[in-house]
Amino acid sequence: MRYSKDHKSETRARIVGNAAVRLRELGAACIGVADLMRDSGLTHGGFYAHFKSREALIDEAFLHAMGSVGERWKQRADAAPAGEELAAIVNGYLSVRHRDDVGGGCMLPALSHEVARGSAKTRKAFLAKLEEAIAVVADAQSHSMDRAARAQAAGTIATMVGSLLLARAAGKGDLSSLILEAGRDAAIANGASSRTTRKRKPAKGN
Amino acid sequence: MRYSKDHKSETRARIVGNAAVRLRELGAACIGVADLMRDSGLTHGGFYAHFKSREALIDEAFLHAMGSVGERWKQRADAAPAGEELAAIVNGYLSVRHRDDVGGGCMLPALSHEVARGSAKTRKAFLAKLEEAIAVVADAQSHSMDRAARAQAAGTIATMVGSLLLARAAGKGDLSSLILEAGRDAAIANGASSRTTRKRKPAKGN
DNA sequence: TGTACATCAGTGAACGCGCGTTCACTGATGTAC
DNA sequence: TGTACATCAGTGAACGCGCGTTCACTGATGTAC
Repeated sequence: MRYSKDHKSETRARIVGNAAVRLRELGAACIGVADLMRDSGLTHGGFYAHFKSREALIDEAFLHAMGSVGERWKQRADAAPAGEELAAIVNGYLSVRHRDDVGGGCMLPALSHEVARGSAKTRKAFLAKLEEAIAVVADAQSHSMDRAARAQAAGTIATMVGSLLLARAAGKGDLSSLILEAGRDAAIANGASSRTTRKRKPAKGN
Repeated sequence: MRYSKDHKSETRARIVGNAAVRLRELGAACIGVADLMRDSGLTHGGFYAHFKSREALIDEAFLHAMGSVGERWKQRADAAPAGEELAAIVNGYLSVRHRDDVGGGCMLPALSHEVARGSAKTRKAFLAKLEEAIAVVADAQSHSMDRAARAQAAGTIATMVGSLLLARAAGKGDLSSLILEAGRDAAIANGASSRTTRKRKPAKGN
């Protein structure tokens, strides 16, 4: 054969990987077959030797883009000193580097809005990844998996995702930095707070 | 004249309003001239009597969609009993009703991701609206506007936005409810916390 | 009051471009003998 | 070892459809006289 044994599957993986980046950056509607193939170093005609249709590629790109939400966090937590697991996750997540890497970054701020109108398969996969992420954070912040611990983890993740999303939308100026900083504080504080103290006690004064 | 004095400007406003809904629901790339005009009760040809181009309409739809982030919150806060301002904002925001109304709901979860690659004008308008929203929340939770108060408000808003975004992506089941509930708790707790207690104290134990 | 004309929001056919998709072909390599 | 053929990832021209855009036209009303 002209090519190495798994040359074709490598090409296919490269196309899917590129599509996943574009998906996070621009959304599914902005993925064009010709553009994508050009970026992958090929011509558009070859696309259909790898995928049944553009739609099939998009589905696969979604699954690929959702790949490693919880994993990265788990690695960061495992590498952190005891008691610093959550801070390690949050500080890595709400960093300038991650803010500026939409295509290679977390799928949650990039795909959450779009996933709601994706295929059933996509939505199901998203749910599983989100549950996985919640489990990782619940473990990092309280070594527990009961409903309260999962809820607390969900709140922490929501703060992380919302902060990254807003920091990106705010550009790269002061406001963006303020949001990242505030998000780190809020997420870590939420994760550190005991569950009993977190009840409706609205702000007042100073 | 065949039509009332400001019939044309009303038609134009209707088109922009419909575009803003579609923008929040589906994103700019999914707005088609013909579809939009059909939804507005017109035929596609009339579009160019109102707008220079599709692009010009999109720009205007962005501005319109960003209209009232802080205002709604301010109204809710003003209507709430003293000390309950933040809770009123958060509970209204993280409700099932708002979760299920993407097209008519807050622009922050819907447009933040896309706004980063919009026109300079769009980005500038977004920044202004976000600052306005931060001001409203800072006032509701601490009657203050210094950097710390704004940062705290940014954290609260990030939690609200992230929770709504994830709750929508999670569908309408148990996980979605859990996220809404956790988001309400986390946002209100963040707004209620004194600034001095919110420093890096990662979770541990129980 | 009646008639002819101007106005103008909206219509719908038509155009051209881009994009998804198809398909006959290429050309480098492996295999048969 | 050399020659003919099979394989198959990738090429690039071509097709058709949809979408943004244009434009001549419609038809209801206001205005001039």
